[in-house]
Formats: sequence, C-alpha cells, structure tokens
Amino acid sequence: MSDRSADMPVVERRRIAAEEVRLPPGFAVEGTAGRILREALRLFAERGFYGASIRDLADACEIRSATLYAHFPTKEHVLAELVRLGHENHHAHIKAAEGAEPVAKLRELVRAHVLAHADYPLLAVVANNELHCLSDEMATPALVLRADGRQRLSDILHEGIAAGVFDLPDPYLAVTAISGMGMRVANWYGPDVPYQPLEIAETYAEFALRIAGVHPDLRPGALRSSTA
Amino acid sequence: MSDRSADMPVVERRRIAAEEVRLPPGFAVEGTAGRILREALRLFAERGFYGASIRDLADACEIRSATLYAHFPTKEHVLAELVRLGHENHHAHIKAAEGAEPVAKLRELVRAHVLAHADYPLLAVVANNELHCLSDEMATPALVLRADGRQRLSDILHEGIAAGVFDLPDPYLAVTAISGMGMRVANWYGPDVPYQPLEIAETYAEFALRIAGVHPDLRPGALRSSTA
DNA sequence: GTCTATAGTTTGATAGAC
DNA sequence: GTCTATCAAACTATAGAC
Repeated sequence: MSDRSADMPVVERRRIAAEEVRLPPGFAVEGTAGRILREALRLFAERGFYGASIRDLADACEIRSATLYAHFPTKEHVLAELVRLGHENHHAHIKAAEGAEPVAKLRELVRAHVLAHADYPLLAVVANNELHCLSDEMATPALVLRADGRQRLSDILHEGIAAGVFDLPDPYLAVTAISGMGMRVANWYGPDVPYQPLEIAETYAEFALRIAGVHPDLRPGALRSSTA
Repeated sequence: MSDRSADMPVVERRRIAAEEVRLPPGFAVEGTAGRILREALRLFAERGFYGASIRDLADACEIRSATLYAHFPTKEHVLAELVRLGHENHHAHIKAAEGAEPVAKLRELVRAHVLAHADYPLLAVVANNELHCLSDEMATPALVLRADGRQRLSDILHEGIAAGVFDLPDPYLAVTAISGMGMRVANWYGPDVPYQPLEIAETYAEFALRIAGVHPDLRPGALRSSTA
C-alpha cells in the first residue's frame, strides 16, 4: 500500500465531505416517514440541527411543513430517531466484531468502529455532533450505547496488558486516541478520497495495534512501510 | 504513568466537556468587544452558532442586543473573529514546534497540535465545528492555515520515510489519524479529566511516533507499559 | 457607546378542510 | 395523510434619542 496524496482533496470547507444519503440495511423506513428521515439526515449533517428549519426539511421532501407533523410529533423527534439509528448501527458493528485474543479483538473492534464511520458518514456526524441538541431524556439511550462501546475498547486494552501482548503508556488515553481518530473519519471521508472504507478500516486497525504496543511479530506483515 | 480510569468521567452528554472561557495571550480584546467575544465563545461552543441567538449573546454580556452592532457588523462577524483566533492560535503553536530530525519534529508538532486543543478547547471546538457556518469568503483565511498545518505533518512523515526512520503503511491515512485524534481532545478534555494538557500532549506524541513506525530505540523510554 | 423601540422575516407548531 | 391558512414567538438587524 502506498500514499495517494497526489489525489487527495484540498482541505474541506464543509462540515462533512460525504454526500450520499444512506441508512443501514434493516433500518430502512418506508414511505413519507422514510423520506423525511433521509432528507433530515442530509440537512442535519450539512448544516446542523438548528441550521435546518422545519420548512427546509419539508421543501426537501416536497411536502408542506404541516405534513411533517403527521409523521413526527416535533422536529426534535426526527433528530432523536437519526441519533438512535446512528448509535444502534455503530453499536451493532462493534458487537459483531469478534476475536479470540486481545490482538484480534482490538483489530476487529477498530475495523468495525472505523467502518461504521466510513460507510455511514452522514449518520455518524449527526449522531455524534447533534446529540447535544436533544433533551436529556432523548439523549440517554445513545449515551448508554456509547458508554458500552467505549468500555469494550477499554476492556480489550486492559486484557492485552494483563496478557503481556500490549505495551502502552496509558490505556485511558489510548481509548480516547483510538476512538477519536475513528470518529473523525466521518468528517473527512467522501467521494473525492481515493480510499475504500475497508482500506481505511484496515490501516486504522494497524495504527491502533501500534498505539497498543503490539509487537510487530504479532501483527501481519501486510501493512508495513509505504516504501516497500 | 498508569491508568486513571477509576477517576474518568462518564460519557459526556454535552458537546464539549470544558467550561473555562479562555483566549490565548496576545489575542486578548479589551472592553465590550472582548466581553462579547468571550461570551460568544462560550455560547457557540456549547450550543453552536445557530443554537445561540444574538439575544442570548446580549443577555450573557448584560447589554442590549442593539449594542452588539456597535462592535460587530453582524453575528457572522463575531464567529469569524473566533474562528480566526482559533486557527491563528493553532497555527502559531504548530509553527513554533521545532525539531532537528523527523522523530523530534513529529513529536513536537503533535505535542503542539494536542496542546492547542487541550489548552483552548472551547476555541478549538468553535474553530473546527462552526467554520462551515461562515461564508466562503470569511472561511478562507482559516482554511489556508489548516491546509498549511496538515501539509507540515505530511512533510514530516515523508521526510522520515525517506530517511528510513519511519515505517508506516500509508502517510495520508497517518495524517488523518494523527490530526483526528488530536482534534477530538477539544471535545472530551475538561475539568473532570484527571490529566494535565501536557501529559495528554506527551502521550499522544508517543502514539503518533508509534503510528509512524519509529523504532522503540529511537523513542525515549519514559512512556512504556502501564504495568511497569 | 448604549439605549428604547421596532421593522421585517423566519421559526416551530396547530386548526380544520378534504 | 396531505393540504391551506395561520398563530405566537423568536430571529437578525436597523432607526433614532441620548
């Protein structure tokens, strides 16, 4: 694998580089309610919850604003549904990641974490960055899932340290670093970025193993120097 | 250095964990205009540009909303000034980072990058997350600084690869990972986090060296296993 | 520079016909 | 379920007195 910076986009002006509106399979919603969710996903990702009005949303759906209220009781409920979808999708990815021992567990979890952000960037941006617009009550389910995902990463790091296969200065800061670099993928990944989501996920998983201090002999040789 | 997760805060509900309103030295603004900037920094960081109205801002400053227009022509100009301060502060940190060879350069740059986000989290969050609310014209100066910072990191990685001291699969993805993990610090760092900004910066710099594939013998032994 | 007062627009949400 | 019509409140910004 080599650098492709010649093709890399200039620094993005928008909040999110991705454009395609996409909801995970199994979360598809039919009819007008689905249309509303999809257009809200696009608008909230681009402009934020307060930056997109109920009328902007209605115009995008080609309906009157009053019709929205036949499907959702308030604007906040539309956002809450997207935040829920985003966190459940992320958590489903994370939970499905399995590994026999700490190295494999960490690799699979980071792959899943990054893939959720690269495959569904709009959903991830809305779920991560607009959560604070929800009332405490409506935000809680997402916070529970988020705390669980973070705990899983923390557990894997401590397990690997205990087993002697990880060597890192500070597990807490490793959790923040690994989580954070993955979350940002949702902002910069887009159609002009010359990588596939899976490539990014694999490379970030390798970075996470390096942060964890996994000995090179315990990592596959596939991802080494770009000069090779 | 050891884990302090027993003291770590639960997953944050707010957009930003930090609270203290703080502008970098040398960027201090006197009088009412300064007051407006400080309150705007707090409000825009907490709720976003569209989530805080001109009246909210005036109330926080204990002035009438019309008085704001004696100091700034529009609400957008207030944000533009904060975005400018944030990016100039970040860029000043980055530029001041110096090193004789790639390993030292990378360590210093990442330290500076992380410190700018941990020492001025409100400013960093506003500069990073509200930039898209500005018109193209007003956003451009910040984008120029951002592109330059990213280029500096990219240059260091390529230099280290050419010198044979770095060994990493993909410099472009390493730039996104190292930048991203540092940017997120502004969101989670706050008064309840049991670390000092400098500790975070040091540890993240170590993580960056690991991502870059710097041989352990070229890294100082201070930051190794948490079980030591 | 700061105020009172207000213009003109947009906001989220509702009433009631079909 | 979708519409037309509308309400009451909040929005950014301005006019003009002091």
